[in-house]
Amino acid sequence: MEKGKDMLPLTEAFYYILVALYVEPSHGYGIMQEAERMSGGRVKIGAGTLYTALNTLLGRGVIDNYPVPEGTDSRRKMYAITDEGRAVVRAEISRLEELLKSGKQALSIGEERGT
Amino acid sequence: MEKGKDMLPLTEAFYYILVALYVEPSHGYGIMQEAERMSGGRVKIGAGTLYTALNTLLGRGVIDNYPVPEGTDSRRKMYAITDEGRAVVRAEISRLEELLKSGKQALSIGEERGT
DNA sequence: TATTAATATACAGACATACGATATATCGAC
DNA sequence: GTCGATATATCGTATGTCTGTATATTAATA
Repeated sequence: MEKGKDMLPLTEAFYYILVALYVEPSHGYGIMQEAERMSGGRVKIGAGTLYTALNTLLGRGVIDNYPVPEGTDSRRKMYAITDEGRAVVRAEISRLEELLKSGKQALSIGEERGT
Repeated sequence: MEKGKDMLPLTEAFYYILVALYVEPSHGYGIMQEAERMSGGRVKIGAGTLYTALNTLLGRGVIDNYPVPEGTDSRRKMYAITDEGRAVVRAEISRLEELLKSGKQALSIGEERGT
């Protein structure tokens, strides 16, 4: 129980990588682009960050290598999220919701008093 | 414009400190307790983390020293959030909402396909 | 008054991530 | 057959936060 909670909070890079893979297995370059797309262009994961992060995530067992479909660009290496990885994403989403709840409440109280 | 965006994302400690001060000025120990309360006991900001963070935040101009009300425990030093700090909190909340949006969408798509 | 709890602060080391640079290599298009 | 985009990888460095530890002071209370 409570597995993987020890890697929270996730950095933005880790988060978007896992979220991208939650949808479907993909390869490094595709993850990069997907992260940028999902964030509306705000988050650009550079090559150095990405491949280092992928190795870290592999080592922690939250992602796995995934067989490359036949006829695919031979350079590609594909990755898939594991069950543990899915649990980490869900836990992180819970955490984000908690942060947001506190933050929004503070906003509304704070606005009442000062400006 | 776009002020303070360069300190995003905020760490949990920074976030809760700023959120606590968004509600009202407070002192170090009070912030500690408020963060723990807001997070339902999950986030405990240690002394080392707290005072280091307060200094960092002071240096960045997102919080300020605040006059201690008369008759208050003389040890206390109080802190208040600045306008810039408020802007940072709002920007961070927007960022969190964006993350959450991507994450939740991925969850629903991801569940449709695999388990 | 002795003791404990509350409060405040500083510092050093551990640790991790981000980033830029660099190096290869393959693919597709022209 | 050259060129630009795609694709993977590593290395070193910069940066920053967390944690633990140590130290003090004040307030409360026994």
